[in-house]
Amino acid sequence: MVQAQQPNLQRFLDRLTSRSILSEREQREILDLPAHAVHTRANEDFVRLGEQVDHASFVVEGLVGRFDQNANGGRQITALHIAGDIPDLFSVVQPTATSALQALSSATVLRIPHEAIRSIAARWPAIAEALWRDCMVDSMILAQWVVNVGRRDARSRISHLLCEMACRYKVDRTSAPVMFDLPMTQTHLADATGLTPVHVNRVLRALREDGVEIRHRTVSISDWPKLVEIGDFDPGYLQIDTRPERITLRSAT
Amino acid sequence: MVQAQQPNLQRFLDRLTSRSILSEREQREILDLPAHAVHTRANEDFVRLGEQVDHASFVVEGLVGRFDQNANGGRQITALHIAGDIPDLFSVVQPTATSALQALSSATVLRIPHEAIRSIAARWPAIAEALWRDCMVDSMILAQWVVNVGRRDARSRISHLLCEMACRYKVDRTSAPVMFDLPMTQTHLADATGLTPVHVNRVLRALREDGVEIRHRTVSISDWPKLVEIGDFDPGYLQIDTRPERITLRSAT
DNA sequence: CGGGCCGTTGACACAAATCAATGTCCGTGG
DNA sequence: CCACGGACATTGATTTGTGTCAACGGCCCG
Repeated sequence: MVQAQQPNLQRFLDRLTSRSILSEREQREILDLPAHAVHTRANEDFVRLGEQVDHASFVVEGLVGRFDQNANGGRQITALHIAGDIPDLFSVVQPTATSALQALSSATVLRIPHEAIRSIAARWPAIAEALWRDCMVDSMILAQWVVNVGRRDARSRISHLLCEMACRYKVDRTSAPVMFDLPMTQTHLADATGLTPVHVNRVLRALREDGVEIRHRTVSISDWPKLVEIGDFDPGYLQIDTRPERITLRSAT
Repeated sequence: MVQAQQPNLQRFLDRLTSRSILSEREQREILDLPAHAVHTRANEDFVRLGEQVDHASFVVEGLVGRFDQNANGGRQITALHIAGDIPDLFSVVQPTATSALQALSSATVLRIPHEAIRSIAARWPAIAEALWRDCMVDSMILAQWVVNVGRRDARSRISHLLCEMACRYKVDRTSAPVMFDLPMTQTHLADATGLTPVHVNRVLRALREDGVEIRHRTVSISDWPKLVEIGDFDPGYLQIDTRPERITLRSAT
């Protein structure tokens, strides 16, 4: 009966229900959220550092990065968000942006007012729980990035990142070659791994020996287990094959 | 009238109210949480990797680290938690531990059953909000750690860490020298910054020229602004001087 | 007294940064 | 239609920051 005002909110709901259990009624509340789509070009902040934000952004399409800088202007991407992710969901509870958000390729983003999210989160504990949980998964990825940048050499770092993205894109990894689009330049890869673009280039050259090709923003991996090995990759932290959970017992339907 | 069953839960409440606004009634719910204190020795996991946890840990005293590893056994500390922190609050919503928790020095930890936390979080939206917010502050720190490890050299990394800890300990920074206890070995510092213990040692030697001394687990900084400069430190992300917030309008007292 | 843990130091190796130039592709405007 | 500029990729030569290996010293505690 009640339909999504925006066709895309279904994907927002899908994201939440992939890890959390929501009742019909709760699902409808999500689908009824107001939202409006925004297009954003590559390399243009759509959330600026220090800004006070009043809406959360849901990535409908494209790749979004969370950008930080050091004093010398060295850029560091602290998170990548693919279609289906909610890069700044945390802003619902912590509205001052401490990082900028920027699309790496052109992207479409759905803006959902904090007001509306807060309102249903307050009324439906299970929704609050689902949102909180979603934030925590991003946080676990963040922790693994610290490990990646802190304790792996360039080859492993890049491999690890490629593995992570393949998994997050839910690419089929049973048949070779594993292929997927990754709209990142070598400079982006450098910003994400804490390396120099030049060095990324050299590492990618070396990785070709191991059956990893990146051409025209398409990654192709001929030997997945090998890359997993090189990247020291264990997908557990992504919480992808985890059964959805619900903690809030008092479900209201 | 209602008193805390454990004297220490007051500090747990203080932590939450430092960033969130809770009504009297909500505060009482927090103070009434069941909890029991646990002592933990240094270098001994009190939460193990992969473990299914059924309680959250609140640090009453001591320094706790969140430890991760790469395949070669290289250790990386992905978070440090001081007295007043809740290292694995996220486990309420995501109970499988993806990192180990370990005290760096001996520590006292309060264990609070998930059950109890979930129950009040479901009944009091503002409590859920406060818990969620607390998690997000940790997450912002994590993001800055990625920047630290990814885009700063050894000298800056260590300086940045020292600045961060000074702020989190709320050490007085108006008078020189800035001094505080930091129960970390040089190996711990290395694990936190993605460096080698040997190199940490050299950097610390060099930092002495800049008026930074660490002796007997006590840090002494004779020129705070200088260290801030070296460490490229901007405390904004710590959300320390932020006014407490409440989003949930429907306060029930 | 002896054994660990921790800090310290030196010589050397090596991964990655830096500097600089060239190549390729592609869209745009003359 | 071609010339040009810009973004991105590629490569080589060289430097530099950090890791590695190894040894030694201080200190505490059993």
